[in-house]
Amino acid sequence: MPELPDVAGFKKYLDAAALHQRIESSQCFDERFVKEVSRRSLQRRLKGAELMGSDRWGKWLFVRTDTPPTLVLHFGMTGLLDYGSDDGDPPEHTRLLVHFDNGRRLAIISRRMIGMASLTDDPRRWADDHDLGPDALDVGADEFVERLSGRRGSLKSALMNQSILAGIGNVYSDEICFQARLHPAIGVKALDERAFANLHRTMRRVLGVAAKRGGDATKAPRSWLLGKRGREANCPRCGGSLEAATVSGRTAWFCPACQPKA
DNA sequence: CTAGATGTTAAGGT
DNA sequence: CACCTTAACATCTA
Repeated sequence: MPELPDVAGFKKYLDAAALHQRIESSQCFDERFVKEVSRRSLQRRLKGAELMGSDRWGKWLFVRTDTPPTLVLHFGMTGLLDYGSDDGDPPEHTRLLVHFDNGRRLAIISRRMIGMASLTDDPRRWADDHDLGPDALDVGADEFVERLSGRRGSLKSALMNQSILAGIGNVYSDEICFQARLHPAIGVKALDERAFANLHRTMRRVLGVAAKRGGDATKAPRSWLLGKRGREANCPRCGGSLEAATVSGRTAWFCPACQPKA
């Protein structure tokens, strides 16, 4: 479930752990995981490169090197990073293993095969080619309204649309709707200027707070919906029962009392 | 054993 | 054409 806040956590982890390490070699254990370039060319082009830092864009992580290809990572639904001593077997479901010249290694792990690694010389162009909208934590109020208004679909599906805004998935779209007190299935058309302003403010706050915690749901404030999705839980605001609805093919959790449809 | 979960994308629909 | 929705993908858990 890595969404923007989780990937922010991966960035922090990677920058703290592996910055300025030089790549001795890399191994790809599953050819399906590397996209757009061959495994061999990925390995060849990473060899000898030094990690110069990383940039997050939506749910994507761009790992810059000095040589200069940038490693592009997506964590799908089950991806994570593990940096550690390079002895013994890598963690289970490691798809890409990067060996550094200091005796440590970075494992890019993904249980299910949704997620990928790629290479680019131009991250900005890469994002453009892949139709990525502006990062949801970066986007200003005016651009936010500009990109959302006129859409025909539901609020939740617009928030999750990566070409409108990059970074929001199922869980955080529910959280943003909950805290903005908007029903996830209302049409974007129904929102007026005030509703957009409130929504933008709420989105920035939710993602900002969550990103600071690196997406750790166990550390989310108790007033949040996060982690309460499911049968047993009640609304943290009014105590009423939560409801689930299918909105554009995903399960939305919400409080029918706090998030009226009209 | 089957259903459901997650994010992206291709395919189908308006 | 622009936009929206659905189904498929892989694989593990309930």
